[in-house]
Amino acid sequence: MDAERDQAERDEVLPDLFWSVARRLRGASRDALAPWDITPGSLRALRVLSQHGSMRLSELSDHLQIAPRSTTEVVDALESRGLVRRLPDPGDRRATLAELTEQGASVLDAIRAARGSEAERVFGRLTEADRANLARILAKLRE
Amino acid sequence: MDAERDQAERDEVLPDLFWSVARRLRGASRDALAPWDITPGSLRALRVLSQHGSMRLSELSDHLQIAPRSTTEVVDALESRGLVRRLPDPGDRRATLAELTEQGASVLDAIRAARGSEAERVFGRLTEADRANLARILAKLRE
DNA sequence: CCCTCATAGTGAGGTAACCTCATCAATATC
DNA sequence: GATATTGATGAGGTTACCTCACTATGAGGG
Repeated sequence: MDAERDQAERDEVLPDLFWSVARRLRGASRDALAPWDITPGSLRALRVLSQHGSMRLSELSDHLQIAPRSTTEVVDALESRGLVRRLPDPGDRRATLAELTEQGASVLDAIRAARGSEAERVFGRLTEADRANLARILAKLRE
Repeated sequence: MDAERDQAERDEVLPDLFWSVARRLRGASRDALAPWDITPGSLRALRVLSQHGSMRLSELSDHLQIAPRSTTEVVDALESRGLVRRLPDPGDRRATLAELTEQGASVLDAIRAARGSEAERVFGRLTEADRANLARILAKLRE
């Protein structure tokens, strides 16, 4: 049955393609991030804080989908670079808020610019129509 | 300028979408792999060996794009599970060949079956046309 | 009120999957 | 045949996570 074989191959080809592109994208992203010495994980934290404003570490954990203990480390790293600061939560003395500093915001902007052009370099070889198509299909896959 | 903002947003949206789908795919893959206690890295090694036949560890490093020293560890893990065996290279006594065992081949087949259906679960919600489109676009991105 | 239980953050210590550097045997080069 | 190179691996490091235990605080029931 060649149909069965084709089916099996198609099932493997799409993920393979996908991971191939993912690897390339990760490489490009790493290059773009290198000048700031920021890890992808930290960048995600910066972005969440920028998008949703200050929040408790536990809330940040939820957004980043990592264990609370790991969020402590991410925030430690960002705080030591002056990109984020910790504040006591006024409504709950157990809790700590993480807040983007002005420097954090401006570094994030700079990264966004560099990263935008990096993404453009990768996705830029697509036609406008293909980009729209890709976005639509990926959105469907994300559910 | 809204056009500029749109551009900046589009540049961020595509990678975001992409990573979102990547995370979901990785999760599905991890689930599919769990019964065999095989890591994604080891699976890649099995697949390379299955596809290209026995080869030197150094050659396997090239395929996996990891350092030679790390390949030693991957092969150690697979060998201890009986999925791969080491053989002396007949043409060069420094070198060691890694070869898929019969058990390795059959485990790989079983994983392929489970994983195919996992991929199907993720990509299966797309129409045939979208799948073809996605494959085409990803291939372009991979260059 | 106080007592119990839950929750927020973090110290201590662990793991997986990579890495580099040094080493040793075998081979290639001159 | 001396020297450089190559293939694999031991030793030990790094990164980004994890779990578990602990402390301080808060919330709800009797």
